[in-house]
Amino acid sequence: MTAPRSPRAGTPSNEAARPTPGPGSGRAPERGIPEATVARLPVYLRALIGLSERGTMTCSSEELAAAAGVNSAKLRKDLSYLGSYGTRGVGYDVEYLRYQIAREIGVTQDWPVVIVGIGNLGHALANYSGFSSRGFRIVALLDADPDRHGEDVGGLGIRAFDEIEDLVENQGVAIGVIATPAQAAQAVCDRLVAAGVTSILNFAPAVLSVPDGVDVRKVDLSIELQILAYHEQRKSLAEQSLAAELDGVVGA
Amino acid sequence: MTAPRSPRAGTPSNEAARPTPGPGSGRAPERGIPEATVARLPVYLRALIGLSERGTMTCSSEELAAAAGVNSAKLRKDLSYLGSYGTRGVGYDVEYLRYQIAREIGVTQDWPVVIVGIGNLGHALANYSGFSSRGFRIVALLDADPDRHGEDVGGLGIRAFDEIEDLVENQGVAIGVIATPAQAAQAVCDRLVAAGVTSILNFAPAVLSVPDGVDVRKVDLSIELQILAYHEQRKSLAEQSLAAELDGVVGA
DNA sequence: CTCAGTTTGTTCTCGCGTTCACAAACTCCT
DNA sequence: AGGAGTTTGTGAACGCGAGAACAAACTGAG
Repeated sequence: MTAPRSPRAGTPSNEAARPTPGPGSGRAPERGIPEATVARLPVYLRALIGLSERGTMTCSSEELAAAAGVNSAKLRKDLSYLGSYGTRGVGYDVEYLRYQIAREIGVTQDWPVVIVGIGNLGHALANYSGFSSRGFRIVALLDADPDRHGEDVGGLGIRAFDEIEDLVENQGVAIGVIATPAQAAQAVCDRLVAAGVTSILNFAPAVLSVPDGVDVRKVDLSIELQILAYHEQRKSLAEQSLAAELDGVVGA
Repeated sequence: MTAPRSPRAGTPSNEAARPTPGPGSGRAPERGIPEATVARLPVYLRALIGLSERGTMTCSSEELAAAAGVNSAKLRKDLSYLGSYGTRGVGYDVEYLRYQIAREIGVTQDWPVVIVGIGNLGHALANYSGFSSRGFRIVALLDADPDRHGEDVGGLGIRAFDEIEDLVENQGVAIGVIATPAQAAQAVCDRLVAAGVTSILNFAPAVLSVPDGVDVRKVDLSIELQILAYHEQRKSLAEQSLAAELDGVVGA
């Protein structure tokens, strides 16, 4: 009772306004969705879009789970956080569930996005069709290098980083993508936050520190490879030690 | 009972051979490192490299934790899985710890890597310096499109996907990166696995199914954005409902 | 040598996430 | 209408990871 734990030290008195259902208002059950579930909802959404394009009208939790690559029990529990959108004995209506998940995630509306740092990766991101097709619209490409201003990348011109304040103000940009070198990342981040950006996707190999209320997600290509390398090394070590063990048995 | 579906159906009797220390051989304590820790080791490694380049000889868990963006207790616990590489009352020797972590991850040796699918993203990956500088060497760029074979990207020529078997055989490639369109991903994956690749980094927005013993890690740009969008939506909803609540109080 | 100060390594507790198992609810056939 | 067969939604158990707190061990001064 009385929730002693405070993961996000916000306004002390209003802190319960977000996570707890509130005593009086019994509106929607969509209050607190676990982070692990939130991370999987986009996967389910993509699987549903795939089923939809293939003309499937209805699917069971088993089918959808297989398409999303997860356990069916986990899928059902995840969906139960959104509400009861299935029919027992039947399954889920693909279009209906697709809409509900899209609405829950927030991709029924269009999110304007800026990309900062148009190097190799920035180029690729600017041309990536997966963004625009899923509720995100790249409204500007920004770079610190004046020589590149005006250059056309995927139909958009590269503009000066100084325009960020204007973009937040007039285009309603709330999400920024950082694809700069690591040294520049924190400065760019600070400037984005100061301009009013409250969600950041960081591709630079640097740890960003941001004030409360700003979300940062990090995508690090080399870290992913290193994790694979660890497991790969363990595989070969396991083989070796297995062989050594056999040798030992033979030799003894 | 009798396990209808097996997420990792290994050899039932030998399944304990990997995680448990083994009765006879009491060599190193480096047997089972938790996944969450493995995912953070590269972050620590990068932080240590940063400290090293800045000329720092020794650091405390507090300093290193700050540089890596984690809790110092968590850092110490993570490092304790590798062994006791610090000195109480003093801290950690930067170079020594750096080497130990690199060795544990497996990046003291060079891992040959192939990239399949040289589109926008493949281009960016081929030119990404973060790979080569951290124990990974891109040995080949493969693409299904014959028109692009021979084209130079970042010092390497694009080659036919058919060469994959040869690369695994003669160059010892064990890690593959998939940067193809989603439709092609599973077929490419199957071919990689058949050729002997046992670790895959997948950038295609598709769920890959692989046999046991093959590791897959997925990097999905649009999913990361969708997770941000969810939180962004909740922020604006929280503001709205807060405003509405205030209005209600004023109106009542 | 002893004692105060510092920092690591580890133990313990708590909460989250995953999974199992089953009741509730729906369809279809007789 | 009733019962068998399906499939969802959820309660409960379990294991993993995070964080706090503390004992062990090292340094340096007197």
